[in-house]
Amino acid sequence: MPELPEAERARQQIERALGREIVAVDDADSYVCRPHAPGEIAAALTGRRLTQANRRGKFLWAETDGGPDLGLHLGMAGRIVIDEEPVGWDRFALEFADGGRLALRDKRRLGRAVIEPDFDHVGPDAAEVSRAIFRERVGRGAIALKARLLDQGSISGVGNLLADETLWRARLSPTRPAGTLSEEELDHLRRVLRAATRDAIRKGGVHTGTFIGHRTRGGHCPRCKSELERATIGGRTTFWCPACQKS
DNA sequence: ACCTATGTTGATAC
DNA sequence: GGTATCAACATAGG
Repeated sequence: MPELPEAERARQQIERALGREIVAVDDADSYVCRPHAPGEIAAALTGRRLTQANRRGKFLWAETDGGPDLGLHLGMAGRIVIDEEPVGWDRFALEFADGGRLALRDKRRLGRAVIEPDFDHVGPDAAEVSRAIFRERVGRGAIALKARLLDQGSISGVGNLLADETLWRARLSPTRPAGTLSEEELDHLRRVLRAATRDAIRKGGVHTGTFIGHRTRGGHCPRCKSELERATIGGRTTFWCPACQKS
């Protein structure tokens, strides 16, 4: 269930694999490794070492010593495991000269592994973006505010749960047209988003949010006890408090 | 048993 | 161009 906080933990896992020589690559899953044909990633990475682990939003990539970057995405259910015995749903793996390995473990097969990942369409990281850039990229258009937060091309890293948690904390309705927010509201939203993201990283994931446990049919606002509203916004199930989230 | 789902991409439509 | 919807992936949980 990865959003930005889970992706950050995965990045830290990749760091444990830095500096080790890659002696074999399992890139046989042509769906997870699309558009690469089986063997392409292996040919590009065998004999190399990972030198640095990076992240923007939910997108991960590792640099190599002279070879292409390796891009990884956890999809909806993936995680990165280091030095664990293989299981049937390891969709991509690197094997190292020291006998260890790095695997993308993902039952649902929604993760990705590619070489030379392209991040042109990925916006700045939600926890790092400056106030000016945030105002400019988020506070425009007629699209619902929540749909804008979920758009990884505008800012990256916010998933469905983090979006609901952040909007509840910021007391802003997910249905609000993004372009109607004042500069003050946008600045406040950015501060709340950074705080919610930091909390989630520290506590170990987005499911630890205050609001998240109340996201259920018939659930009530933990602040004012009003019954929550439920709708599909930005293609995802959305819960919010109609009484204290300003529309 | 049936319905829903935390993510991304690409296709399609207005 | 901006916005909206859907299918695809395979499994888990209510």
